Amino acid sequence: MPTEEIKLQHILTIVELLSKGARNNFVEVTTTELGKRIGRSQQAASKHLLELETSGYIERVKRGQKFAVRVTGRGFTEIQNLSASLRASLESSPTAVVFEGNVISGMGEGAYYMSLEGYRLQFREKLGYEPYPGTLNVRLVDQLYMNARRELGMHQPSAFIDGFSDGTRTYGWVKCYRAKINDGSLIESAAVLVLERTHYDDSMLEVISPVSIKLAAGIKNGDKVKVRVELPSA
Amino acid sequence: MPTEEIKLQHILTIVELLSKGARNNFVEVTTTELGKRIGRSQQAASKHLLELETSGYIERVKRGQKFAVRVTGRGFTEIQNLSASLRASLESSPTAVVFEGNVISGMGEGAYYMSLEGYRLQFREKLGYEPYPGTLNVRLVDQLYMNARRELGMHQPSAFIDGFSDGTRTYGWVKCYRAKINDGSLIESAAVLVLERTHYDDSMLEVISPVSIKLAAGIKNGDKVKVRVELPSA
DNA sequence: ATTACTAGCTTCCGAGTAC
DNA sequence: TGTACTCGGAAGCTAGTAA
Repeated sequence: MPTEEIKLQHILTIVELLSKGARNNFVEVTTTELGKRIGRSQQAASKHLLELETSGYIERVKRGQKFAVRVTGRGFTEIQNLSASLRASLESSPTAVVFEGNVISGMGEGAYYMSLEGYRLQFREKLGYEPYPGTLNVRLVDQLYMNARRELGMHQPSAFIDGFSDGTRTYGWVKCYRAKINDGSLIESAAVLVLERTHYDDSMLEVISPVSIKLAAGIKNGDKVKVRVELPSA
Repeated sequence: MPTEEIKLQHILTIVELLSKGARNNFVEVTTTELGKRIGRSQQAASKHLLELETSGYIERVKRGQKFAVRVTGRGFTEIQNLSASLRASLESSPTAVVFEGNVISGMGEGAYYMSLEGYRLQFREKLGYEPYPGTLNVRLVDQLYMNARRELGMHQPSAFIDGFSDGTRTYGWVKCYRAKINDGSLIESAAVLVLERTHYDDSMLEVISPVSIKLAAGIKNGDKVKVRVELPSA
């Protein structure tokens, strides 16, 4: 009984066989069709089957001109193991992303928009509070954080604030992500904002909270802060 | 944004990165260590990272001499898809294995053993009945079924009959698998036996039932029968 | 219609090494 | 220490084709 590891290239082939029900019963398969399904040539499929057979991952029995194929227990276990390790790695994903940056004096712009009634009412309803008028602006200190910042909006937000129109102009949506400032002990219910139409680039993080973060956490402009954004789902 | 498919060889690399937590945050990784973990050389790991980066599956930021690496949403999705298709193929496994063969006249041997008290009492307790004295012997008609027969004992049996000793000699265990004869309408509670010490080869199937299968199903020697063995778990 | 051999091309990998 | 280049060999694939 050969003991060699299964080859990566063979995975798709076994998966295809299993999908055809070739686990406990023999199933007739042609190499042409198999090749098509795995995106390879007929010859490649033929080679796969040969190698899988000599390695003990499948069994074949000649049926006329074709073959009937069955995945052995060994082959099945191999795919199970691989599947398990994929799942494990997917589920080991951390549920938070951490940023570091320096507090800078906000231009007051973000604060102005967030205080509009169209936003304020939604904040109250969806976050449970009206933000302190004055967002905390954090300038990220490393390219690394800016890259992470860029993909932040891809994640499921903890609250989604709809855009609206006041008759004169329209205002974009806002995604809110629950966040902790520094060790999280001084500020409750902070949230990082991702705006549909932002006036900043990826190097900036805007944080809101029911109270003034600077006062409550004793932070002043130029101080370095950690912002830990919690991601609800993967 | 490149649209090429992910390469099979890169899967292990991404999985390793994910296991290191490189989903939402950047993680420092050296190519030497990465190579070791995926069973490849440092150079191979380096190439993987380069290719994964240009394909948009990961992001890297130089941190001194090393790199900090993060798996992008694109890379994550790719592994998710693969994982999903693996799972799907594993779960699509049929729950029964079907045999075809001809009924032959039993030599009475199997029937004799099964009627021993050491077996009979266990059958009553674990199957709920005492088998009709006389097992149905089915000679499999195709290599295909014999191969499947060989691995039958690997599966979880619906009942396990312990071996025993009568002071003179010892008797081996018996694994029972719930089975249906032909369309299953005439025979209830049939079971296929896998014996620790069988006197047949893989071309024979021994079936028991509370009543005489031949009489109840109107089968005579030489008739072709289908035996469908139900597998409780995968 | 099948499977699978051969030849040739491409890709992948490891060793050596530059930086 | 690091990364990643070049180069030679191994492995994988395709096309053509035999059986």
